[in-house]
Amino acid sequence: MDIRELEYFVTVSELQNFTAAANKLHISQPAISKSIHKLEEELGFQLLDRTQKKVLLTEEGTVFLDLAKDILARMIAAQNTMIEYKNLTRGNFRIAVPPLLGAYVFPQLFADFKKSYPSLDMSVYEDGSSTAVDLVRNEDVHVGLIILPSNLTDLHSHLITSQEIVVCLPTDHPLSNEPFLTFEQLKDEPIILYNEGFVLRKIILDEYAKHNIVPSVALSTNQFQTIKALVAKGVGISFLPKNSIKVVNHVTKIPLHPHLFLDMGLIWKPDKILPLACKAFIDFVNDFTYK
Amino acid sequence: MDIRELEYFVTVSELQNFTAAANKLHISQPAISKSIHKLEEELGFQLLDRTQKKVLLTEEGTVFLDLAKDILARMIAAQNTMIEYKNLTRGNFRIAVPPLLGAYVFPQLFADFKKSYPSLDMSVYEDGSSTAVDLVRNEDVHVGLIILPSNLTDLHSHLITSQEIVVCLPTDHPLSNEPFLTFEQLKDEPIILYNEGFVLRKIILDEYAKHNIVPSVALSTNQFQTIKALVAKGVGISFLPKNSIKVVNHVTKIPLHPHLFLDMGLIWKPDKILPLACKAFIDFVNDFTYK
DNA sequence: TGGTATGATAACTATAAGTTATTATACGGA
DNA sequence: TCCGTATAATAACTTATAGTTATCATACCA
Repeated sequence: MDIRELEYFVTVSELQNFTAAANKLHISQPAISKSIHKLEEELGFQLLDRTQKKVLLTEEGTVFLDLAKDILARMIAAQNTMIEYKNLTRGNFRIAVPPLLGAYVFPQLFADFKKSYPSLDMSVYEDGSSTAVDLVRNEDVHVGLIILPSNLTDLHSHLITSQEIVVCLPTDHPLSNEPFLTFEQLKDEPIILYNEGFVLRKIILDEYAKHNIVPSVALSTNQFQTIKALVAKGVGISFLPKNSIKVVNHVTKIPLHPHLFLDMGLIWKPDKILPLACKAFIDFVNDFTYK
Repeated sequence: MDIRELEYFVTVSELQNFTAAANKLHISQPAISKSIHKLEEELGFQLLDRTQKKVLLTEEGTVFLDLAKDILARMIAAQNTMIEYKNLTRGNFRIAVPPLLGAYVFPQLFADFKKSYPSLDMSVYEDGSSTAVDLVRNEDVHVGLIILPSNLTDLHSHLITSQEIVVCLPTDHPLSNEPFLTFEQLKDEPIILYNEGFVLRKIILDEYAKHNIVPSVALSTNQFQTIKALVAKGVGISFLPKNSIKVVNHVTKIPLHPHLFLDMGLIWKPDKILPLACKAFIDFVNDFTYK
C-alpha cells in the first residue's frame, strides 16, 4: 500500500473515470487500472464498481476513500512544513548571549535579523551560570555570542564587531576634558565593575595588572544600567564599550591610551549539523556590520 | 516521498543506527543509506547527523520524524480498518423489511445473524411508502425481505421460508371446529385486512376474486396486533401466516382448502457490488432455516 | 444496431529499489 | 598513540515493478 496508489485511487474516485484520472495524473490508463487492481488485490475486495458507465465507489471503497484522503492530506502537509524549513519561513535555533552583549550588541543584531527572517525564532540563553562557550560545547545552544578571542581551537568563530573600550567618568570629573587617559592617570580612581565571571571585568583587571596597579573596586554589579547610573552619580569611574553608551547625562567617555578593544563574535561547533535557521543566522552575521 | 522511505527513516531514527535498522527491516544496509539520501535530497537538507558514532536527528529531522510517525500510524490504522471489513468484524448494509415480515420473520433472522456476526450492522428500512422491491431497484437498500414471487426478472432472489396462510377465527365461531375451510364457506364472513399496499391483502383479495366472491371488508389496518385483537373480539375473520401467531387467546387457526402458502425471500440487484457484510448476510440466509 | 467511450489485458520497456563487494572513517581498548 | 572493529558511503550490478503501447471486450447512446 503505497502513497502513489492512494493518490491514483482518490483521483479515480473523484473523477469517476479511469481515463480522465490517467490524463490528470499524466500517466497512461492501463497504469491506473493496474494500480487500482493491485490495491484491491491487497485489500481483498473491490473498491470501485466498474459495471456501470460511471465508476462508482463500493461501500468499502467509500470508507477507504476517506482514510486515503486523510493520509494524502497529511503527507502534503508534512511536505509543506519541510518546504517551509527549507525556505527559511519556519525554523528556530538556540543562541547563548552573555549579559553584556545582550545589552547592546544583540538587540541590534536580533532586530536586523528578524527584519530579514521574520518567521525564524531564536531561543536566547542569557543565564550567567554557564559561559556561552560551555553551552556551545555541550550543544545546549547552537551558537554563542562572545567576547573574542578565547582559546577556541575546537570551535568555529566569526568576528562581528571590534568595539573600543572607553573610560566613563562623571562629566564634572577633573579628568573629563582630557583627549585620552592612561591607566597611570586612573590608578587612584575608585572603579565600578561587572561582577565576577563577566569577561569585561577580567579584561579591565588584566589591564590594571599589566601596569602593576591594584585598583580600588568601589562596587560590582551585573546590571549595565546600574554601572552607568553610579558613574553619573560620581561613585566611581568605569570601562565600557564605546557604542554601548550613546549619550548619558553627566557621563563623559574618553578613550584609553593605548587604545583598548573588545572583539565580539559568534562561535559554533564545527562538524555539528546546525538547523537551517541557525545557518541563516551565521550567514546573516557574516554580512552584518554593527552600526 | 514514499511510505517506505518514511518507514526506513523512522526505524533508523529510533535505532540510531543504519545497520541495525537494515537488519530489522530485512534489507541490506546500502538500501537504507540510499533511501535516506533520497529523502534528504528531495527535502533539500539533512535529517540525520552521521558525524558522531550514533546517528542523531538534526533539528529538521526531529520535526520530520513526528510527521512521518503520524503518517505511518494513520497508514497502519487505515489498513487495519480495511482488514476488519475483510474479516467481517466491521461493516454495515441496508435492508428493506416490510411491516408484515418485520413482525415475525425478520426478528429471528436478525437475532441469529447477529449471533454469528456481532460486529456487523444493518440499517432496516421498514417504511411503507416504497415497496421493498423499489428500494432494492433504486439501490436505496442492498437487499430486501419480501413475499415471493413477484415478477422479478431483473433481481436475484432467494427463498427463506414458505409459510401457510391460515384462517383466524374467534374461538367461539361456528366454523372454529372445522379441520379446514374453503372460501365458499367464508363468503359471508366480514374480514379484517392489512391496508392497501400490503402484499398479504392483495393475495387474499386475489383468492376471493378467483372464487368470484366479493368479501365484506370490516376494517383495514397496518397493525398486526390490531388484526389479532379484532379477530379475538369477534369483529371479523382474518388470514395470517401460520407461524406469525403462536397462541392467542380466543383465536383459532384453521388451514384453507386448498392450502395457501406465502413464500418469503431475500432479493438483491444482480451485478451490483454489495458490501461484504451484505454478502455475508445473503450467504447466511442461504443456510438459514426458519423455525 | 452500430459507433463511441471506457476499462481490462498482454507484451514490452524503463525506472528505481535492492544486492554484493568494497572503501573510508570514527571510536574504543590495549 | 595505534590498531581493530563497527558503521556508513559508494560503485557496479541485478531484480522488481511501475509505466508504456497496442489491442480487445463491453456498456451505453444515438
